[in-house]
Amino acid sequence: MPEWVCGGSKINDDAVCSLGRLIGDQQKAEKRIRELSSLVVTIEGEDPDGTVEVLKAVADPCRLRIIKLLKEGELCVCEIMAALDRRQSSTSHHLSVLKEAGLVRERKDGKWSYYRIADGAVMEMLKQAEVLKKK
Amino acid sequence: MPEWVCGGSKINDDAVCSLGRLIGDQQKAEKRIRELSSLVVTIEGEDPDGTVEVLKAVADPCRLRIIKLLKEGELCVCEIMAALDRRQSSTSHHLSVLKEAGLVRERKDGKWSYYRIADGAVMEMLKQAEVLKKK
DNA sequence: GGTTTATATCGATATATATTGATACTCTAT
DNA sequence: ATAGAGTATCAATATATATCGATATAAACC
Repeated sequence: MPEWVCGGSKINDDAVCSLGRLIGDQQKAEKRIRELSSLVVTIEGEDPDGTVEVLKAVADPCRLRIIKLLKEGELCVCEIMAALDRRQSSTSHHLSVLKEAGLVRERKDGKWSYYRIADGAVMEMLKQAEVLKKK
Repeated sequence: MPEWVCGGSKINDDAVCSLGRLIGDQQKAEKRIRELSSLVVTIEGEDPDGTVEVLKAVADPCRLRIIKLLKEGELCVCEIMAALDRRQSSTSHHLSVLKEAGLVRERKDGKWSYYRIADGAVMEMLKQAEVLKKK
């Protein structure tokens, strides 16, 4: 028979209950969940959504290709557009996402805009992603 | 007056034309675009979409939090669910995305499933993303 | 000035993906 | 076997985002 009543409405309560059965001790289960919750508080303090913005920026087929193109050096919008065979508005949109996320920098020269990779960490990040790719 | 006719329908042709005006030499512009196109061919050979899958897996608020939780060590689904206050089906979905992408590994023990980070490269990748975060 | 050109932005649509509730699967214990 | 529990999967919906065409902005040239 069930040792402890689990009538809570919150998701947490269900989990405490499950964990109680797993560990065989509800007290310890509650303590464990409290620890995890405070760990989440710590994580929240580290601005995870800022990190998500950076990751989302490269986590797109088109934008990843742009970054890989820029490895060679600065390119103007029309070059990127041609290389990827994407329309101008689409290319421009992707570049602005990358710029917003701080992955690339823009340099204006007259009518032309040139883009380049903002920081070495960008390629380092990709290197790690590629390590994970095929495992 | 325009030195070269640009009536092509492909995106590439427009770009060659623009670039020709920028460089002041259409021949060189065509060569440049050809070089970039072959660079793209090289990039395609590197399985960029595999890399995108890895990046997409972490580029989500919920999944990033899961990874950060797992930094402490192995957790079972009910613990993750409680910590993030997400429903079971949602939590399970995110874990399967992370597993598919090779970022976490699963260990089954009876009814329980435990997840852990698959490779040190995961945290290294995040570290680089965090470097880029606030610039 | 007006025109052309390079890029950015906008509104509409299409596509992808997160979430939810329900159901299925699987293990354990009775 | 049957029931209960932990997890996975499914179908429907909601939300986010990529793409497209059109337009706006801004610079260069006549």
